[in-house]
Amino acid sequence: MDARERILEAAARLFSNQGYPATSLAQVARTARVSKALVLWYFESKESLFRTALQHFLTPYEIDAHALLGLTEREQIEKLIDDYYDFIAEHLSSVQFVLGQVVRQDENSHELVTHARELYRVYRELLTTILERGRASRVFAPQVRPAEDAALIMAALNGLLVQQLVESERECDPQELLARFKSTIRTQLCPSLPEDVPAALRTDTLPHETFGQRAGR
Amino acid sequence: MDARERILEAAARLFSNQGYPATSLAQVARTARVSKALVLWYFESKESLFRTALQHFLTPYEIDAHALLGLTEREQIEKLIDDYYDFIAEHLSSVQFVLGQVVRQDENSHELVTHARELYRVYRELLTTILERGRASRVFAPQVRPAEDAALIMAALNGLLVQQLVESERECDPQELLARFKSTIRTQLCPSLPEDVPAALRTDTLPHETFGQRAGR
DNA sequence: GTCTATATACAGATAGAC
DNA sequence: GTCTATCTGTATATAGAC
Repeated sequence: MDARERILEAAARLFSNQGYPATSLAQVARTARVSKALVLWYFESKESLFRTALQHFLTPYEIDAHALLGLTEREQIEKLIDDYYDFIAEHLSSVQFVLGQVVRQDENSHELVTHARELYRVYRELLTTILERGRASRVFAPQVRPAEDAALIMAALNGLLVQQLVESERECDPQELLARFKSTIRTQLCPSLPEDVPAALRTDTLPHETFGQRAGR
Repeated sequence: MDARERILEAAARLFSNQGYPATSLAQVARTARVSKALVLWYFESKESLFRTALQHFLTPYEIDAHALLGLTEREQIEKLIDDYYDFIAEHLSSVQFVLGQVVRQDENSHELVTHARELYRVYRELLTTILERGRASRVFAPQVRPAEDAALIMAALNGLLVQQLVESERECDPQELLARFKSTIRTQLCPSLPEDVPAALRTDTLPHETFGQRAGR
């Protein structure tokens, strides 16, 4: 790995752990095992180094909407939830950084914050659309309110993320919470489905599809 | 307001908006309309100023558990949710700051982060207890899982907070989302209650109490 | 208590040798 | 390309006048 690459990697890690103002070029240089001058030979300023390093984070933030084709609305919702969770688990430290920037509304990372917000919006609108379609085709209950419920699902996912970042002692297994969440959503969206309750209690109209195993991922 | 007070207030605002490293004593002094030296006359160092200023944030972070006495479990849950939301609305900028510190796990605010985490834990355990009692007394459905559902409620609340902080263009009214959330919880906890669905569909056992109006706060 | 003046350290950035 | 040496600004912190 050449010097430029090492600098970029060190910068990404340090900026993400400590934030922009708390990270000095000297520290980046030391971490990358080069001189300060070399850092500024490759990148014209601290800020441009920051921006360039952030591209490392932003690149993987994309949604693969095509993978949803051929799934039922309920499966689509669950897939989106799982994808969101997987993405977070895989990029935890950079997600933590981005969230920090978003919460702080750091001026230095305006691009980053805008990008994150945009992605969030797209994700939510995708959820809304699916909820609308599911309700229209009677897969989901008529009480479903697409816009609000999509926002609530996103909120819960983000909340689970924050919880995961915050809780030092793993009091709850996040995987288990996610399963519980999906189960809750399922009951909420499709109240006609038997949950852990005797099926005899319910007599609603049947959904127009059958469901297989509920085993996790 | 005397100089010390002005310094403290300026410090609280600036630290909370810009973070610790990006805020200089000169800026604090300018904002408080005093000299740099005076700041360090009252506070022995930048870090001690930071810590002292943070007490302003931490003070109001308390839970009034006594106010829950005499309410039904369902009302207790809703009251806790409303209180949480009200608190956030009232202290939005400091909550934003604390959340930023928590997410970043800033070393400078270890006390702060610990306090916030502790408060969060207490809040969640309170919810868990109420859910347990409600389930035991058959006010809540037997499917309720106290620990997990308490965590999910907290997650959703925190997610709504993040959403509120993040969304520049108010696409959804947070008040409306909260109402929808409470309504969702209600259906989830007490599936025997008629929601927007014809009561004829349900035949479960009745809760041991009656419910009055559903009007908001 | 509040100030001006100053010490000291370190930041980001440049010059120029190799 | 990579370095050492250095410039310049600004940060925290101190000294001491009033």
